[in-house]
Amino acid sequence: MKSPMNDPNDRFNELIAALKDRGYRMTPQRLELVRVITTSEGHPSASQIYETIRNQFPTMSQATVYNTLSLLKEMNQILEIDLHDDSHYDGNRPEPHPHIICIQCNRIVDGNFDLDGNMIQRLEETSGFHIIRSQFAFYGLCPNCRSKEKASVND
Amino acid sequence: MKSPMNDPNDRFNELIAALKDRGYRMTPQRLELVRVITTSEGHPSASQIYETIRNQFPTMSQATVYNTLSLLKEMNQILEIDLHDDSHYDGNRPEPHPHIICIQCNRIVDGNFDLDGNMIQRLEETSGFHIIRSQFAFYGLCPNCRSKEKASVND
DNA sequence: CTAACTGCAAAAACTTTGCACTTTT
DNA sequence: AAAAGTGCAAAGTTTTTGCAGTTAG
Repeated sequence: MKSPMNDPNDRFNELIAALKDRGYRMTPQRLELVRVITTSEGHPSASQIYETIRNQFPTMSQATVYNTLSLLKEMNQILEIDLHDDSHYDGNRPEPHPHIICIQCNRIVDGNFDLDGNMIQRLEETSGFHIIRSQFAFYGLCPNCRSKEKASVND
Repeated sequence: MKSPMNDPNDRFNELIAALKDRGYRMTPQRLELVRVITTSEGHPSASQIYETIRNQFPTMSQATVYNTLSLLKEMNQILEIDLHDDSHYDGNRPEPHPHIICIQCNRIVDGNFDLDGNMIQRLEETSGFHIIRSQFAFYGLCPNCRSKEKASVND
């Protein structure tokens, strides 16, 4: 079992290396986005990333955020968490793992998972699909919102 | 193992019963939406549902589609499949099961899954969340798009 | 009859796009 | 210097909202 929290610096360097490796340019905005997405404990959305970077780079544009995010997504270096209102991104653990999402406050936390290694292969065999990436989401109430719910018993 | 294809009529009646049970009115539009969503083999999106119903009810509005969909979603009778561009809905099997989604043509098929019954409980314990519903998505290439990809080897 | 639901259209929210300017390499 | 990337704003999509009119119970 690997250590539960990987060093953000490792992730950061990995992503930078991967980008360079593919011949992409290292612009300050890109570096900053990679930093944000590899160091944020949570799972920021595109607009959250945008707002965060604007602190350092007031001229940062949404287009650049989406551009770079698409790049990393294609490179399978970040996980996109599709939410109906806005997608969030996980840059820390590219390997499949579940996300637990609060339907009340939208908080997202990582879960742990014993993914049966044969399962994907079985799904590929029965479906004929070639599976590239997976996404596991569990929706519910976070501890915080649970206690609020309990407090007001008007359901 | 249960039969692979449940009777659409059962699903339909279940949903109608559930709606009545909660005191909701049975409008023709609602009936039709329930019919569409329980009988469609695939996993229609809100706009596909809208267009389909417009054949029978030319005055059907998007608002009604989204209204009823929200209702059923809250009642945990349909599964929402969050896609970044538009969500699709699965009205046939409210219980957790994986969806396999083609990243090329957006086709969605159901997968089968041996869900470890204890997994959710374990996730609840470690996260403190109360988990209400889950969503498993596998992204890849469907058989159709795979062969197209093979045909043109310009990658 | 009345509260709930529908339908229309406008608004809101998120994402994508085009093009001129700037910057990495 | 040249190709790649940025930034601005506009356009495109999907979803939500308000309110008057309609209808199921």
